[in-house]
Amino acid sequence: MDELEVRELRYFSAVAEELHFGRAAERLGIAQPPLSRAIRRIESRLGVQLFERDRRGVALTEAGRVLQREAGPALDAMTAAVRRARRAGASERSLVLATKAGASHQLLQRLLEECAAQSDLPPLEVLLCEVGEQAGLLRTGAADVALMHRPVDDLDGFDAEELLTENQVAIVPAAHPLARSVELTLAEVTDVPDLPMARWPRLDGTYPEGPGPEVHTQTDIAQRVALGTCLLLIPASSRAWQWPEHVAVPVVDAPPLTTVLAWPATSTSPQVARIARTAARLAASTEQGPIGMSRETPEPKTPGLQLSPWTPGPKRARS
Amino acid sequence: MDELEVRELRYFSAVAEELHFGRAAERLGIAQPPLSRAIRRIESRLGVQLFERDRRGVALTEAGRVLQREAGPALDAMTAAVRRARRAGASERSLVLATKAGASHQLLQRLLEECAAQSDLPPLEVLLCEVGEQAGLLRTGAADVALMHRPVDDLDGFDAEELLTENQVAIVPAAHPLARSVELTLAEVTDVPDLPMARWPRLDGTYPEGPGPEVHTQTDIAQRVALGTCLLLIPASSRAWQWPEHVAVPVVDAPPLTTVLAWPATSTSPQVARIARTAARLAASTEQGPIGMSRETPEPKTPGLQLSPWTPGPKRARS
DNA sequence: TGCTGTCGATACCGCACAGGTATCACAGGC
DNA sequence: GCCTGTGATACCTGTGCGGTATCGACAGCA
Repeated sequence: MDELEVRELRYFSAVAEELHFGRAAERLGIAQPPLSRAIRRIESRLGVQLFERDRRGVALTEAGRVLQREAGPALDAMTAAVRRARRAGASERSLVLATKAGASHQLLQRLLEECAAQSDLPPLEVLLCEVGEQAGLLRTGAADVALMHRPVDDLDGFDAEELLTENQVAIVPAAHPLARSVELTLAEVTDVPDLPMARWPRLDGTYPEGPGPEVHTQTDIAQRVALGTCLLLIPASSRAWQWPEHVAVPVVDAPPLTTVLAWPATSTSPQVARIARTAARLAASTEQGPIGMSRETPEPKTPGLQLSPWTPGPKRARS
Repeated sequence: MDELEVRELRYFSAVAEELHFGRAAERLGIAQPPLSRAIRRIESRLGVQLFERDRRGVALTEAGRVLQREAGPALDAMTAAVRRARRAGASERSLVLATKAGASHQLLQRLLEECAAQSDLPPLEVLLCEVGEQAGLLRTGAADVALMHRPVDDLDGFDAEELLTENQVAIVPAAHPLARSVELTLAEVTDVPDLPMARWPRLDGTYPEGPGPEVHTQTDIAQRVALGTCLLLIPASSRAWQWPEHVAVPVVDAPPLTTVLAWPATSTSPQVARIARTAARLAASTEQGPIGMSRETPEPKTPGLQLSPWTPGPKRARS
């Protein structure tokens, strides 16, 4: 009389996002009539109206908005439960680590080597993902631990071990005048009229206001920088932006970023605890070691490498 | 191919707790055969063994233990989603406050009066519960806010506003020699041979070791103290233990307890925020006002009220 | 060793409900 | 007016849930 099944909540969630029964049904892989019926049944079972079906479209009611907000975490928890149980039952007891492709390359490599070498550490599977995806992967149980960055990443509900702190560099098109600088300040890289900063989606999927292009994949932004349409700030150790058309210039006063190893606060796995300790140890030794992270900062390419004078690229290169 | 429905997870959870298909089925209100089938179907769908059906009983596998640990939060999130959506759709937009019966009586009363008086505050529904139940009520959406106590209550995943800090009193049988003291120390109330401290269930439902009786309701413990079988420590403002057979004695060096108003960290309701501000304001004014919480501390009843000399009660008065 | 009780698995049946197709009802636009 | 787009309704079919009856395996016991 009063419970919602996972399937039903998924249906609701799809309609709430699309605000269109036909498209939602298509996304769900079912026909539209069963979806309409399902939603009506949900509404009658809960005893509340979830959607306002006006002739000119579908809108969420207040109750619908509340349910939409609650649906995400609830569905995440359900999928996480089965994913984790599955993985616990698998014979191979490896640990899945999610990380932004290209980030913290050196540390990741040492961590992988360490896990392969030490028999008491679980084998590590690396799940490379795009910016901001780690949190969702942890929440749905697709990953056990993740390399994330304070303060930019969403660390809500996670425990984290701080690994290392590093400064940021600006990645600018090699042909742009800014690329000639040995170092830059924040003031110098913001509000450059012909080189706006790229805008990443926020945690809720919306984009901040600004002149720069909306991007959500790393190759996307790398391409744009190479085309000369924008610049961006990244941690110095990141390896994703090393195209010949890119130049990395330290930004001396940009807020430093701390790389952390994060895991769900509910996790009780000793494996996770062991990896966290190991990662912290490696980070500490790496930082002062001969191949220190600080030395990994890409040297700004010499201005002499520039092949052609700066010309602004197309304002918008959307596919 | 790979999702679990809420009903199925409930079935699993019941079997995991009972470790007995027959009893679990009874608890679920279904017959045993469908339950057996459901569990087998779950196992085959997930591709993992969840239970070890030995001839001498049912045991959880490693995967089963993981799923059991994940099941609680996931199911809580699902029920919370529908509860909150339902309440959001109800015409009467009241707020449900959960609190231990008897605790923070004065503050609660002023909060209720304030909500009734101020038209911009929502009407407050009070949900009285037993010790440690508030967290579950918040997690499943049965309550919007709760009065809880730092550091004894489980505040994990909640945001909280500190309201007031108070000292603890020992509630002892009026006939016991300890009742004659004007004040006591922790050392004096622990390890009293004939008056062990009552043991409350921990967050996971198990009981700490010790000589005292296991209790989980307030009337339970009140009765035991009146019978002279144990004592306990409570915050001074609590009103649940005022029987004629009880004497409250301040324990000068017991760690002070802070009453907080807690709510799910995910809550975005402006109502909740408003209540939190109001409660904090009331608590601050009450603390220094004429009817201050500090003055609410029950005066220790005078030793002269004792009617009969101390005789130890029965060691264990279990029903 | 056979009897019995316990407990989970299996067999079989009826019904509820999910999902599909076809169609309707209604608003807007040309 | 007709056409298009959108959600609701009608009707059909198959899956699968839950129920009863029964089996099979093992423990305890005389």
